[in-house]
Amino acid sequence: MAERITPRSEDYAQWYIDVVLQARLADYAPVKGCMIIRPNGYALWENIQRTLDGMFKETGHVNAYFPLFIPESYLKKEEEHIEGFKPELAVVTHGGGKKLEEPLVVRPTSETIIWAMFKKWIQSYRDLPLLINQWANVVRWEMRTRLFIRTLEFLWQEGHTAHATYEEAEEEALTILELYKGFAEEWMAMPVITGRKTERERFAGAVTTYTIEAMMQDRRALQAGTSHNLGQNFAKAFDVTFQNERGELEYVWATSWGVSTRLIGGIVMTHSDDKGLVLPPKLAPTQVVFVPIFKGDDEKGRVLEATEALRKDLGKGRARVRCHVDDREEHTPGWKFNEWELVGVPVRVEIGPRDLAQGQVVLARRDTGEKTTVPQEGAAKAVRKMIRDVQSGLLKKARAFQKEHTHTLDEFEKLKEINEAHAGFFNVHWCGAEGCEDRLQEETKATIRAIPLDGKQENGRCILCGGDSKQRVVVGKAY
RNA sequence: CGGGGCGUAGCGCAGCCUGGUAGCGCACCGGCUUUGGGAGCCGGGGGUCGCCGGUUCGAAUCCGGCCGCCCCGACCA
Repeated sequence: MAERITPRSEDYAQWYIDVVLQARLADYAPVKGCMIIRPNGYALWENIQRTLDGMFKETGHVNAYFPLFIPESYLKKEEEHIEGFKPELAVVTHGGGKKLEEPLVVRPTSETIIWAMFKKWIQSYRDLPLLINQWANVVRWEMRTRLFIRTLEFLWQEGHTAHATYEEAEEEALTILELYKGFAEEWMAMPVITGRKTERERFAGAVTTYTIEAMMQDRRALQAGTSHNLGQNFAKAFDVTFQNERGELEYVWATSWGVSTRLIGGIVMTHSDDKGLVLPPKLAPTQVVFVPIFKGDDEKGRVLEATEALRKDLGKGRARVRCHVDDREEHTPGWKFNEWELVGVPVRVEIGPRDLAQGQVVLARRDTGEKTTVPQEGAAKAVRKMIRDVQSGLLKKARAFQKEHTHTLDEFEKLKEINEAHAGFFNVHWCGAEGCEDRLQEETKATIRAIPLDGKQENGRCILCGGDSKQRVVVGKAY
């Protein structure tokens, strides 16, 4: 008998932990704040990785790998950068039994070591743009951690690009932001809002930080990915210049951008329910699970034969479906139903003697729980359709949820009231002053998540001070 | 760093108050019967009771100290 999953209505945070552990996505490591990503979780990460990697390559990026250790002095070259990361650095002071002459920082992000190398590689405008990505682990010594959402070590990809002009860097940062949005919505079925971060929330060392923000089921905001226009900050810190077509020396323009294993937490908190994980089919390691039902060797033979036939159909062609046949005999069908629901397989196919007698199979949708009976003949087509329906159904549901809990407001009291009652996103006017931003957080625990990119221009008054505002910003409680 | 909780079999827990040499459920192994929403019966295997010290004839239990992890808040992708 499986352990009980705490219902979401009872304790959302505990529900999340229960789902992650029981669906075997991850487990706690012996070291505080670290986790083991188990095969179920890693398979999901591999699918995320494979998809994004393809998207990066299609947009002209190439992969490389830079070292885990960075000389401490490198971090210090960009002033804002070191100030931002200092409190969360892991530092190696000893190696091979001896004290190191210079401590090594375990990378919290790789801008500094990458720009130290870019200095060697860039001389001419002909060397630009340089579009590099790396898949890596990074370490940030966080005070409080949470499986997938915030761990001391996490896996991510970090893109680092160098350009000849500000405009080109800006375009790159926005291209990636759109790429992230597309991935979140089309693959993860997780709707996001895109926007610019305020100065206070900006990445340490960036000129502009763009973000995708998603709403979780507890109506809190999850920063799911960021894309930074770094201006010439790192080029200046590392003295990276190039000669333009007119023979003049200029500093290089830069971007960096990343998404992490946090996305897995986002998937869990966007779609899953009290029975366990619900995975978007496009990323699910297993898209269809077969539960053959039989007693005795005669039935077993016939049922498995029919199962295999359908599995073969689904394995064919360009739209190959990732299938698994659970023909274990030590568990009952009922046990298997629960088990596969727990790990989030989008579609289940049941085939038993009753079905064979009637020339049919039973399909069950993970997201709605709905069961339908379809003829054996042409069942593969019905399964493929159900997979698509789950994918689109999840996005539609998540969009409706986000919309339902997004409020356009002009009164601070109203914001406070709703935010306290059940959180959400709030479209409000803000004058742009940091003082108002601070007050917002002090009084509501919510922060400005983004200044929307597609936000329409309208005159209004700051919800805090009444000062002039030309555009609404999105406010919410963040993870 | 502040607040709370927990450390006893792989997992979840009881036992501790009132000291006498460890038990329950699940999981695991074997057998028989089972299989359309977490099967039943019978038989088994498995534990330095977080660590160190003290009290005692005797400590999972009482006393002192230490360590670790989890959750909630401040910091953060």
